[in-house]
This record gives sequence, structure tokens and C-alpha cells, in this order.
Amino acid sequence: MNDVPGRSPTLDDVAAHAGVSTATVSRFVNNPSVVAPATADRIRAAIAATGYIPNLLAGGLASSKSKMVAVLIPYLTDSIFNDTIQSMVEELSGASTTVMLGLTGVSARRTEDLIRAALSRRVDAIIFTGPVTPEVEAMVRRSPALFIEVWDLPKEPIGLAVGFSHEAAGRDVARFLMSRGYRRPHLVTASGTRAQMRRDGFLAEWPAAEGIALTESSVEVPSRFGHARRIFAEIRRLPDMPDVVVCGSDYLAQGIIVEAMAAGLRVPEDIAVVGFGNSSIAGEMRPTITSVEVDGARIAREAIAAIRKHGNGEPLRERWIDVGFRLIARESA
Amino acid sequence: MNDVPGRSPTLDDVAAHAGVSTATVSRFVNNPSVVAPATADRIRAAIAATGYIPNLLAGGLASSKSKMVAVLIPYLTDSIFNDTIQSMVEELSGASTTVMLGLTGVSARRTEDLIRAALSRRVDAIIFTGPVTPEVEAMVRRSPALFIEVWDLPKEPIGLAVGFSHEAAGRDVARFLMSRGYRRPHLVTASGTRAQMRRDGFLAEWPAAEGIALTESSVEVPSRFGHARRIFAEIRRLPDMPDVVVCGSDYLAQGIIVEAMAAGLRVPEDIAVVGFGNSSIAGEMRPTITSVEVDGARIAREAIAAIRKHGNGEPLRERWIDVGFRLIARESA
DNA sequence: AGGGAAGATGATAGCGCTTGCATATGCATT
DNA sequence: AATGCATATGCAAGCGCTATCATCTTCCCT
Repeated sequence: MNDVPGRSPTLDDVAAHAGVSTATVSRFVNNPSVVAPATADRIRAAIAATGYIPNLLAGGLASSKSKMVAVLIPYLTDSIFNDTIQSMVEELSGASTTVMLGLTGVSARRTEDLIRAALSRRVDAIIFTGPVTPEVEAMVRRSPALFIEVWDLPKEPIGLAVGFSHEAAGRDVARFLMSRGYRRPHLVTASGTRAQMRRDGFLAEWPAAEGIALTESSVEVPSRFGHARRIFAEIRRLPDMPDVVVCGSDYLAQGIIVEAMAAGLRVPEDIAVVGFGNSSIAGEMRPTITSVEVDGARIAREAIAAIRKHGNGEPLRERWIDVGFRLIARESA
Repeated sequence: MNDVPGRSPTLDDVAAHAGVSTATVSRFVNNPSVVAPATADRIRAAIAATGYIPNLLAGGLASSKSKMVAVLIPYLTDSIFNDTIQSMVEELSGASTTVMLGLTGVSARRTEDLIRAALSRRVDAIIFTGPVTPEVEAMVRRSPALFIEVWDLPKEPIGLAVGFSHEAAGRDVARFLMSRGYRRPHLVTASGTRAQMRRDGFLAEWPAAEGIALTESSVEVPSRFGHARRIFAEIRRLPDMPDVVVCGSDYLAQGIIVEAMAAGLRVPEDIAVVGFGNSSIAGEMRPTITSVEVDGARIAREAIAAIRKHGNGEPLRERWIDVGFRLIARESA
């Protein structure tokens, strides 16, 4: 806050103070073990004395690696990514990497601006989720930044994909519900691509036999708690009440449960509910919510491992890393 | 992703292509209106032809302003800041400013590391919430970055504070509950400083007259949905059931409502609930949750306005901006 | 004692951009 | 036609750091 009028100390100041060259100070800052112990001590003291804080803008310019990665996601509020992002940011900070956060919403325009901004900062990597427009692909392909698509496994990833098959997840849910004896599911699908893929998987697996009904409704992405009122009202107007509601997020599932309870229905006896994402509330709700767990922390770790390799110049062996998923049966279905 | 082997285009490439000097291209990029229209067109074409993306590391180094601000908050998950952060990030991106996100958790160590990282990037401003340690204060004071503390109004802000009085909010809730006829409140206070201040306000206002009881319990910060089970169990063990539960977040309030309903109690008839933060779920829960609204978007806007001024060299007139709060009475109390 | 190899440090040329100063051009004023 | 003042552009010196190459010590081995 500018109490000290003079400019902030630079490498030169530290070097002068310690009686060494700037090169040596630079080495010390980036890898203390390469300088002699005695020198290291002098430099350490000089840094403390001057209050030196490295300038990563200069460092990044000189080394053309920014130690910064962009994390671009659609939303922050009520998002099933929240837990993933939390561990993503924690892991990255732990690896002394700066996180640039961008919220793409559903706008391709916004997404492109954010990608451009990220590339302007010469980020080492971009962690992205959502549909990739041709413009984005073009920009990203000609940049040295590693492009990591998470939460999904596109057929042709630009760089690396770390995620799982939403189609398979949809199938698993369908099989699970059949095996539990449910026969009239109601699917609530969000407008996003991934939700559609889960729906496709579910429909592909769900037997079209007699007495095996299926109804649907849709919400705009993301699947939020607040959508529940409308959806539940729609369900109640159905000629045959479904026996289970399949939701695109645990938050929506939570909302459906609340609505059901408010209407005097018991969950799962009168109507069952399935969520998605295994957010923390899934295990804390009453009844606890049957959900599909995705290991967000693992996604974060894999992404970061790849970034590290890429930073060291090692080529990436694989283009896809499937972290899988796990259906967790709880009380709600 | 390195498909193109050659290095990425620079200002020089664009300048050569457009037949002007690099200075002119630089001017165009930063403020198109200062170059002649005809020149502007040529440069625009050159940029498109070369696929030029400015290098903000170099730009920042040269101009010593990074167009980047750090946003440092404790958590992302279930946080009452979520909506504020969402608009913060949106507003900042809109102002073509990059957001560096840091999660401080409750660790002072982590906070210091993040501040140091932010200063290393030469951020234009740091938007912060949480307690400031002497180390942080020292680092920040000697840096030219604007330090903005949000969601609170500390007595001695280092730079600028944009928030409201938690003490006053606590008082308001107490008065509101009294006026509604509640007489046996149960306070659930999180370990953080701000929650304590609201509690202090509540206690200061709550009359200690006869027949006016008050019980309490505490949770670790942040006040989450998942805390509800334990808290509700504690409440049930109380000799006299409280008539209203005052929570530190709408998520916890939501949890209490769920527990109450599961226990067959009616809200607010048998037990009322008050939340805090007016998160989106507050108006969507059933029953809707009485809460204290904080205008997160306004906080974001004020912060950004201050950053802009500071960037233009204008001194800040005020040290505090009180955005106030508003108690919104809904169904739950 | 001589020859390296390994380890530690220094000198220095950029990295790609911004910006103050100088120059050039155009146009209204007198 | 001479003067003045915008307006538009060019020149070139950094911004603070990294990394290559060269230099200088040590220290071990034969």
C-alpha cells in the first residue's frame, strides 16, 4: 500500500547485499540446493533484510513458463464441480502454482475471451470443462499451453482428457434402478452436453418392455436446488407417478426430496431419488442420497501430474485418463 | 499444444506485417482510439493474419501493472461467499482483469504463502476476507497493491474495507426475533471472527429479563449443511426446546429444517429457523428461509471501482464502504 | 605432481512489451 | 506565407529476471 516510497527491491539489491551476482541469487531462489551452503545463508539473510519478493512477471518472461494454470468452469454456485475445484485449487497452490479462475457460463464468447486471457498470461496449462468451439481449439492448438479437458472423455481431446464416461454412468444408474425393482423412472436432464450423454446411456440401457415406463423433464444447466419446485410440480401432474426421480446433481435431488417431504410423501417409499456427483450433502441429507461418486481430487491430481510432466518437457503418453465413477447406494433409492 | 513449431508471434511480427513501429501496435492494443483509423485497420488485419496474442507477462513487466487481482477466500464449498465470488469473478473478467484465486482455509501459513504469491505476480489488488496477521500486514503495506478487505468493516483497515457491521446484523436479528414473539433462541456460532461478532451483537441486544432464555452451541467454520445433524441432536437434548434456531449460514439453516422435518416437527410452528447470507437456496427452500441479505454484487462492484481508481493513480477518499445488509423475513421464522 | 571432472559462480544477452521524448504531418490562425 | 498546436508515429531505453557460456576452484585418481 505504498507506505515505502522507494521501488520494491529487486534481484540486484539482494545480490549487492549478499555480495554475489544476480545469477547466483536467481539460482538460489529457484533451486536452493545448487548454491553452496555458505552462500545460501548469505543470500537468505539478504532476502530477509531487503524484504525481497521475486517478480514472477519478469521471471516468466525470461523463462517463458508462468507457473500459472487457468481453471475455466461454467459456474461456481451450486455446481457439482465445487468439490473438484476446491481440491484443484488446493493441489495447485500446494505445488506453488497460481490459479487463474474463469467462469465461462454458457457463453462461447465469454469462453473465448477467457482462453485468450489465459494465453495472454502464457499459462502453463488450461484446465477446462465444457464444449470446445473451433475458435477455442484453433487458439489452443497453436499455443504451448497444455489443454486439459476434465470431467469428460471426448473422442478427440485437443490435449489431455481426465474424466469418465457419462454414458456409462447413465447405464449404471439404469441397471441399478432396474435391479432395485424400480419400473417408472423420471429423468431430469439439464441442457448441457454431459447431462445428455448420461441420459443417452440411461435410455440405451433401460428396457423398453411392457410395464416399464419412463418420463422426462428438463432444466437449464446447471441442475440446481431451485429447479426442484417446478420439476416436482410437473411430476405431480403426471398421470402415473414415477417411482424414482433421476437428477443431474445432488442439489436438485435434495430439492426433490424436500418437495416430496413437504407434500407428505416418503422417500424412498413413495418416491425414490437419485443424485449425481456425490457432493458432500449427499451423505448428509436426510434421507442420504444415492449418488454417483466422481473422484474430483483424483481428477485434480492427474491433471497436475500431467502439467508437471509437460513442464519438464516429457511428452504425454496417453490422451485419456479414465478416473471412473462409483454408484453409491444410500437411503434415497 | 505446440502443433506450430515456430515461436508465437510478437509485437514485432505484427508491426512488420502492418508496416508500423511496435510502439504504434502497442498503443493500438492498449487503446485503439489513439491511432489513426487507417492505421488501426492495418494493424487489426495484421493481428488477425499473424494470430497475435499479447504477452501480458512482458506488458506487465514493462508497465508495472498486471491487470490481475487476487481473490483470497477461506473456502469454496458451501460457502456463504459463493454468490459474492461468483459476481466478483464475473465483474472482474468483464473489466478484462484476470482473477487469481486462492483458498486460505483457516491456516495463517497458507494465507501468507498466497499473499506472497499474489505479490510475486504484482497483482494490482488483493481482495481478501479473513483475519490479517502481522506478517501479512507487513508484506502488503510495502507493496503498491491495493488491499481490500471484504465482508467486514475492521476498525483499522490496511487499505480499503467493503462490508457491513456483523455486530449490527446480530442486533437486528435479535430485535426481529423479539418482535416476532420468540423467547427461547438457540444460537449456533461458527468459530470465525465474524460469526462471533454477530453473536456479540445478538447477545448485546437480547434482553436478559425473566422468561427470556437463550442457549448456544458452536461449530467449526464454515457453517455447513452437514453440521445440522449434530446441532439438532444437541438441541433435542436441551431441557427446554428453543423456539428458534439462529444459524450462521443458510446452508446450516436448511440442514436444521431438514432435521426438524425428519423428526416430525413443523417449521416454524414447532421450531423456527433463521439463516444468514441470503444464498439462493434461502428463497427456494421449503419453507423459505428468513435470512440476512448481503449484497455480494455490490461488494464486488465497489471493490472493482476502487481498484480502477487506484489504478488511475487517484487516491482513495474513504477507508470504509458500508454496503449494509437487510433482514428478509420469510416463512421459516 | 599432473590431469581432469565436478562444483560454484560470474558476465551478459535477451524475453516482449511500454513509454518518454523526438520527429513528422496536417490544418487552422494571423 | 509564416506560426502554432494538435495529432500520429517512430526511436530506443529500460522493466527484472533466466539461462547459456565461460571462468575459477576444489578435490580425487593415477
